[in-house]
Amino acid sequence: MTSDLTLKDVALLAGVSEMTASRALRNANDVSINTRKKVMDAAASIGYVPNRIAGSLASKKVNLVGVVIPSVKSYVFSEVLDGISASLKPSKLRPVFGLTDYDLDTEADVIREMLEWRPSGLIVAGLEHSEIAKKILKNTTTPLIEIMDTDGDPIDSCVGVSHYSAGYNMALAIMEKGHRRIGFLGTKMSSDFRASKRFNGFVDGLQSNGIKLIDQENYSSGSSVEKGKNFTAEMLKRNQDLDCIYCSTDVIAMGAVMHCLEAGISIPNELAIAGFNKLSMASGLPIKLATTDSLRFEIGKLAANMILERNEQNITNPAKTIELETSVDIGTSI
Amino acid sequence: MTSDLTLKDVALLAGVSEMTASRALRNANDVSINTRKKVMDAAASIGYVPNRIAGSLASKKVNLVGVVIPSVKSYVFSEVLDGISASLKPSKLRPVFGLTDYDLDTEADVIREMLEWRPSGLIVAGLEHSEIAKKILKNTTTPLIEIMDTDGDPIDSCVGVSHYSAGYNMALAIMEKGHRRIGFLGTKMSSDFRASKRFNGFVDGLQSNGIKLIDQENYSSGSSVEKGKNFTAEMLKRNQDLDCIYCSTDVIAMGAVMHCLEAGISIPNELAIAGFNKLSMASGLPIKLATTDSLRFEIGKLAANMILERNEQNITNPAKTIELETSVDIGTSI
DNA sequence: CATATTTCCGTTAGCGCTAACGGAAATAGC
DNA sequence: GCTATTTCCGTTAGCGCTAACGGAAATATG
Repeated sequence: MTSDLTLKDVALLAGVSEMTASRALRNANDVSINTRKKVMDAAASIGYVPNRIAGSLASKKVNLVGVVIPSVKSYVFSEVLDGISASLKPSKLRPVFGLTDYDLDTEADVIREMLEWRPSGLIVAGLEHSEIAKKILKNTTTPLIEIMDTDGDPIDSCVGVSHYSAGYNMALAIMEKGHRRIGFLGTKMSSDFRASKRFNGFVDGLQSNGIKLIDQENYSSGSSVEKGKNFTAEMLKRNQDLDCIYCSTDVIAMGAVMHCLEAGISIPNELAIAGFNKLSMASGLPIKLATTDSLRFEIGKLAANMILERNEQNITNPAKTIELETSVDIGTSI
Repeated sequence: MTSDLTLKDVALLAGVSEMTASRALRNANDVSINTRKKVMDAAASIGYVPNRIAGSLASKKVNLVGVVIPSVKSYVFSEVLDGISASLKPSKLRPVFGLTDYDLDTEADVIREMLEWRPSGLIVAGLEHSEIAKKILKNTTTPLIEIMDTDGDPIDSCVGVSHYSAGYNMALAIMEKGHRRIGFLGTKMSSDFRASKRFNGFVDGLQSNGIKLIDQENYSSGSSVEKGKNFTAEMLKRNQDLDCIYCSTDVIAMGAVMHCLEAGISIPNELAIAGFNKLSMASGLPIKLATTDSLRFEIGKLAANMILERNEQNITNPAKTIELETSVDIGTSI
C-alpha cells in the first residue's frame, strides 16, 4: 500500500472526527468552511492519499468503466478509447482497459476480472463471445455496451455500425466505377468477426450484380502495411487482369497502394484499391484512398455516454441499440 | 454493483463457513478436495462473482499496475502497453491505463487517482512532471518506474533510451552519408520532451562537425503523415538546396517520403529523410526509412518485470535505471 | 422571548472480504 | 497403546472508509 496514512491521521491532526474529515475531503455537505480548510491543510501537510478501495467498499460505488478490446496496436481501438476518455473526462467515471488479443477465452477471463471490480459499466468490443462470457454478461446487472458492430444480437445495449452493409456498399461503389475483376485481401476470418462480416457483405454486394470474386487471400495474425504490399504483389502475379482489390482494412490498402507506387501501377486506372476504417495515417497518400469511416471515436463517445446516462438516472434505462450509418468515401483510388 | 451475491450465499449453499468458502475459491491451502468442489459448484451454480474491492481491502493487496501515458493514438505507446501486458500476463498483476494528453497537470491528476487505488506498482512515461506530481511520487512507497527516457533524474527506477544520444547519433550517420544542408521537422517542443531531447542531440551532433541546421519547422499538436507531407513541401520551397530532413518521428518522415514520391524527388539522392521510432507501418514504404528503434515493446516488458520483481521479493529492491542502447538503422533513405 | 429551522459534527454500524489464530479430527510415528 | 504431527475448518477481528442517524449549537421566525 502506498502510505500508511489513513483518515484517522488526518482527523487527529485536524482535531475532528474521521467522519468530518471524510466529508471535508470529499467536498460533501455539512462541513463549515473553517473545518474544511483545517482538514484540507492537515491532509496536504502529511501528504494523505485517500484509499479508494476502502471508500468504494463503504459507498458501494466504484466509478470505473471497464473497457474490453482486442488490442491497442491495430490503430483502430485507440480512437475508441479516445472517444471513451473524452466522454468520461468531465464525469467521475474513469476507464479501465483490458486486452483480449482477439481470443474469446482471454476475453471471458478479462470480462470476469473486470466484473470483480464492480464497475459502473462495461464496454466490450464486438457481439461475439464465448458461451461462458455470454453467461456472465447476461447474469450481471452492470450496464453493458457492446460496441463496433450491430450485425448480431446484443446482450444489453449496443453502439456500432453494420460491417455487412459497409462491405455491401463498397461493392456497389466499386462496381459503379466500372470495376469487374475484383479480389479481396484480409485476415483469416476466424478471429476477426467484423472483417468477416464486411467480406460477406462485399460478396453479396458483388453478387447483386452477378459478379464473383476472382481471388482472395487471407493472411494470419495481424495486419501491416508490408503484408498488404507483399500480398498485393502476389495476387497481381496470379491474376494479371485484376482491376480492383478490396482490403479488409486501410493498413492493408496502404500496402497495396505502396506496391502500386513501386511497381508503377496507376491507381485507379490499372488497379483500384479500397480499404476500411478511414485511418488518419492513410490521408498522406498520393491518392485519396476509398474507404468507409468506421466512426470509432464517435462509437466510443456514445458508448461512454450511455454508461453515464445509466449511472445518472435512477430509473433503469432500457437496453438500446444505436446503429450509426456509414457511407462510402469514394476518394480517388477506385 | 454487479450482483447481490456474497460469499455468505456461497458458504450457506455449500454448507461451510465463509472463511472456508473464501479459501476454496482462492485456491488457498487448508481445504480438502471434497469441500473445495462443493464450494466451487455452489459458486458456479448461483453465478457468484467475487468482490475484489472487499478482497483487496481485507488482504491489502490490489494486484493492479497503474500505467500513465500521454496518448494511445500516437502509434508509440500502444507497443509499450503491449510489452507491459505481455510481462504481466502470467502474473496476478493487471495493467490499468491512464491518459494524460501530454498535459502535466492532467498527468498529476491521473497519478493521484491511480495511487488512490493502492496499486502494486506505477509506470509513468517520461521524466518530466509537474511539481505536484513529483511531490506525490516522491512520497509514495509504491514502486515507480519512469519509462521511455533516461536523460534526466529518475525519482525511483527507470527504463528507457537516451533520446539525446539517438538524435546525436542520427546526426553523425546523416553527415557520414555526405549530407550537409539539413532541416528539422517536428512538434512544438514544449509538450514533447523526448522529441526536444532528440532535437538537442541532433543539433549538437551536427555541431560536432561544424554544421548548423538550415531550417526548422515546429508544428503544434499531434503528428500525422499528412502534416509531414505538407511541411516537407513547404520547407523544400523555402530551401531549394536542402539535402536532408530529420523528422521527430517516423509518422512525419512517412509524410516526407510521400511528398517525394508525389513530387518525383529521388530519395536519398535529392533528399535524404530520417525518422525516429522504427514504426512497423513504415516498413511498407518503397524505401527503407532511416530511423532509430525506440525499443518500445522491450521497455514495456522490462518495466513490468521490475514491478514484478519488487512484488515478489520481500527485500525492498533498490531503485535501478536501465538505459537501453539504441542504434541508427541506416535504411536506404539517407 | 420561545419555538422552529438550519448548520454542523460525532457515533454507530457496517461494506464483503481475509489474516491470524486456535482447535478438533485424522493421520503418523514408535 | 499414547504422543506428535498434519489436515482441515471455524471464530474473531479487523482492512479504511462512508451511510444513516441523532443531537448539540447556531440561526431564523413571529
